[in-house]
Amino acid sequence: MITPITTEGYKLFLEGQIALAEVEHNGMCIDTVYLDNKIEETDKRIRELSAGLRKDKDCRQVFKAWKKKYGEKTNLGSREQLGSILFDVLKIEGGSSTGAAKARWRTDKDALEDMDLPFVHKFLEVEKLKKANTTYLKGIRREVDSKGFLHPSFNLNLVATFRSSSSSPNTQNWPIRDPEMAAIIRPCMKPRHKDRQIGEKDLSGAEVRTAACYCKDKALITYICNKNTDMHRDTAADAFILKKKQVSKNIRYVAKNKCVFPMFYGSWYFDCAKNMWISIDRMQLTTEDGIPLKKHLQSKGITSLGDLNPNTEPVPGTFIHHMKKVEHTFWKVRFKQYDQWKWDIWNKYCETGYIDTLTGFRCSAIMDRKQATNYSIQGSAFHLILWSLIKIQKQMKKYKMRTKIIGQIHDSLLVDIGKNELRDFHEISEKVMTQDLLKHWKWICVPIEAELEVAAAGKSWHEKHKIEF
DNA sequence: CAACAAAGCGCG
DNA sequence: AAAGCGCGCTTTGTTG
Repeated sequence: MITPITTEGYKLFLEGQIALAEVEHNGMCIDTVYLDNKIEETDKRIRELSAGLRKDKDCRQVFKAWKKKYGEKTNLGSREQLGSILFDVLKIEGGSSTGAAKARWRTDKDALEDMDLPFVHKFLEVEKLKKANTTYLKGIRREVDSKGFLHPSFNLNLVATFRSSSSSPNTQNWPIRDPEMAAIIRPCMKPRHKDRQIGEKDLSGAEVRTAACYCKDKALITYICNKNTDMHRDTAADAFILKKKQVSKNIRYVAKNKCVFPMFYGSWYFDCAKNMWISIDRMQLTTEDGIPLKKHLQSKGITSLGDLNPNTEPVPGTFIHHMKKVEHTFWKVRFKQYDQWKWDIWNKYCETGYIDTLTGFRCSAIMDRKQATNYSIQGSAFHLILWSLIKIQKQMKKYKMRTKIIGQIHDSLLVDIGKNELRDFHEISEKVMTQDLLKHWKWICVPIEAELEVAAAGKSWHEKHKIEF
């Protein structure tokens, strides 16, 4: 149960609800011709690739085994069947089981993609296209109204942390990380006129900055304020025993996404170590001076990942053992105030049974430790963008602008920018997000920065790129 | 047949 | 002692 406890909280959600209703009403313009063509094209590709699973030379052996076991019931879309074929019939090593009561083999992408079996890679490609086709292309097409517009619901009073969500369709999870997927889906969203532009304005590092406002950790604040510092680079240097200069772009990326953020959200050295170790091979990481990362680690005495049983004590010379020390440095030395804040808020929750947010809400649900330390940060970070949305929308109305806010994605706003209004939108949104926000909420103790991406006039969301003024 | 759980995958 | 937070949507497989 989460509810506003201050006038400010009530007001934010009252006005937010009205502002989002207008966003829904504005709607997103969809290129249905593109969509229909792409659906047909993707249907065809899926048919061809699926046929390949049955007929290609390098797939025959697996398909034969499948047919033998399941006969008429053969379904190449069934992951339960796939798991049984791979790990029961073909006896491939390294399978792991799901945790449910009725356990089966894990067959997610992570468990499959390192396997040296053409069938598996083609299977994953088919599944990816199916996802693109059913959830996105067809799912979006189904919701387009008679005028070619999408009006997703932006739900405010639904999410446990008082974030928003989007449904019918969900427009907050359109593919972007995988370039192939992004190129299939995102071109369908266009501005509503050839002279207008799609834009996306986002708050940089919204959750990390919000976390800093809660815990007031000196090191974290310095990392945010001082452009010469970089916590992902420094953590990468610790984790892989490198000099800062040796941290390459990809090594930093792995430290950020497999170590720093997971640890902030409550992960631990064991899982971080495993995921980082996998990434070294998958991304073929090399140091900035060109040494393969595994080789570098060997020269520092780390020769293997270590025992995969989390209950055994890590052995010196393993990466897991090393990461245990890195985790200790991370929480007890580098971010010790953040760590202390996590314990403080958890203890307070245990005493009182609730968590209050800086934005005026109280959460009195049953939470575990990770939830208690994450909810207020996630919710408040969203409230930064919600407050900005309300203000920007009001100002654009005041100036009788034709730019419309058409969507909202946790820390960003999606806009359909009117002809010759790009600069005005930039100036209004920039002032609201980086100045007015700080005047409204005195607890914001770090600078807030925002970024604008736009596509050229008439071009789709897929064409967006960063723009500076 | 509908309703449900589990697994999986997309995003911040 | 526990072991990454929050969502929505789709399919498969089970249950009654």
